[in-house]
Amino acid sequence: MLFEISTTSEIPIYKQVRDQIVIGIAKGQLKPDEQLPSVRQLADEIGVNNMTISKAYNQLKDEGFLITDRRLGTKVAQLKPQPGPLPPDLFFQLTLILAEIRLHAVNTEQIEKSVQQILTDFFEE
Amino acid sequence: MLFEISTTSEIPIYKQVRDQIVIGIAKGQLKPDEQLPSVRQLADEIGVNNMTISKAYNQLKDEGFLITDRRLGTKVAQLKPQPGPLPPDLFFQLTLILAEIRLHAVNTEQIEKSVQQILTDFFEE
Amino acid sequence: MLFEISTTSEIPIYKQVRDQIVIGIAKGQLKPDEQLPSVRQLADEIGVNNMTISKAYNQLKDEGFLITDRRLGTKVAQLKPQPGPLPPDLFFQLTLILAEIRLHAVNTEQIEKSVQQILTDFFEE
Amino acid sequence: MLFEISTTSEIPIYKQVRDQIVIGIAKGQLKPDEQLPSVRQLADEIGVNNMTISKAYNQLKDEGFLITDRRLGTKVAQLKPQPGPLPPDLFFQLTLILAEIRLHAVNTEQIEKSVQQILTDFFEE
DNA sequence: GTGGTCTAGACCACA
DNA sequence: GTGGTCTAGACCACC
Repeated sequence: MLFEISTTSEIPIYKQVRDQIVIGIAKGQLKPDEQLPSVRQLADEIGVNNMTISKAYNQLKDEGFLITDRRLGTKVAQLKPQPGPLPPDLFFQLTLILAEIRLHAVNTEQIEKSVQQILTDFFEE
Repeated sequence: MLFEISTTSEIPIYKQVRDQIVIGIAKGQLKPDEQLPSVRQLADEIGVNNMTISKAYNQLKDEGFLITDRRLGTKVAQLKPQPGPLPPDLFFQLTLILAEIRLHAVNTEQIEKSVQQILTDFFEE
Repeated sequence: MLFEISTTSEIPIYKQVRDQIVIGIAKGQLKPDEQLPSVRQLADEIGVNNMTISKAYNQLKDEGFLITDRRLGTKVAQLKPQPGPLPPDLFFQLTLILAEIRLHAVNTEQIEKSVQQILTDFFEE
Repeated sequence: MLFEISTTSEIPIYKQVRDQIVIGIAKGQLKPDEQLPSVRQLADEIGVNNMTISKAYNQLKDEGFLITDRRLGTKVAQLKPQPGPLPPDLFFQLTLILAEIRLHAVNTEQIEKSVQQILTDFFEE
């Protein structure tokens, strides 16, 4: 998996790494139980501080998307289906980004088309 | 329009204000040419400093969502339809949030339903 | 002479009026001794407060570009040739605007061409 | 690079700082990728508040003249050549300042000489 | 170390 | 009335 990191972006580097792993899992480029590169390895590859990668991995573990296996290092966790509706903060964030898109005068149909385009790129269960 | 601000959130207050105005416009609670409360008024109402509100308004002006009329104060701008596809950063953000939702094992149909639910809440042109 | 005023611009209205009169004189649309509309007349025409026009006229008088004639109202002053080099603040402002243009990666030739284009639009003595 | 700031001028301090950096870049005193003093450092040096410098830097970032690298601080951006003619507002500002100079009865040749003098002071690509 | 955010209160310019 | 600017000092996030 390739990472594209910008050190000049206003988005913290650790979050860029975390975000790209999230998208990688959603797209099936990273599969459950698949092993990730070690902190040092990835830090070298991207050219950032170990702490930065460590922080990204830790957040992903907290979120339940990664797990640490004593023998194998860090790997992708199994999806745990969440009962009920979307967590409120995800729902809010989705509302916000859709609102921003709407304010660029993109109409509803176009937005739905973009959403479907993105979703078809994701893995099937 | 009501504002719900958390001073303990890690999200800067000025951004919370800015986000809620964006959603307010998208939902039609704030209509083009409608006047917003003055910087001082809103700052008092929410209980924050003038500069915090000022920063939120300024960002919204930079983004083209608000306009300040020297005679009348600050009001909602007209939408300017943007030709072409979604700006890449909005598309990326949309991808990211959909990926996060997908990782909660929500299936595609449920996601599309949520999107439609949000979109029907927005104003019609 | 026509005025184009924006009440939503970040530039104060009185300055927009003042600036357009300056350009009008430079282009010869307003000639020495020519009478300007009265404060009230212009204020009505543009749709702004009398005070705003008054402030513009007063600044122009202070700068020596307009003079008040008791019988005829406000009219355009004669140019008074200034000995020596440019006043330092005008030189600085010229430097600044040329720097901004340069920073848009416009090359020297193009800038000189624009300057000549503007200058040929001005009146000849 | 030296800054000359007047705290009594009617021009906001943050704008004086911003303007001098723009001119500094145009003159080649500040070169692409060159690092600027930190917000605190410059604020101390000039004797103003951090936020004042921060505002100047932020505006320059918005304008694309500076870039903040999370690892290295703030540096001068690469020039991005803009295709096409001058942006209308820059053209208007250039017209205005030339008109003001013309109204001081400076003749066309003298103005062109000043412009060339300023331009030769700028960096060569 | 870096920049980002925020406060409480002040003064100014504009209309 | 409106928004814009500024201070002095604080705390936080990031690297």
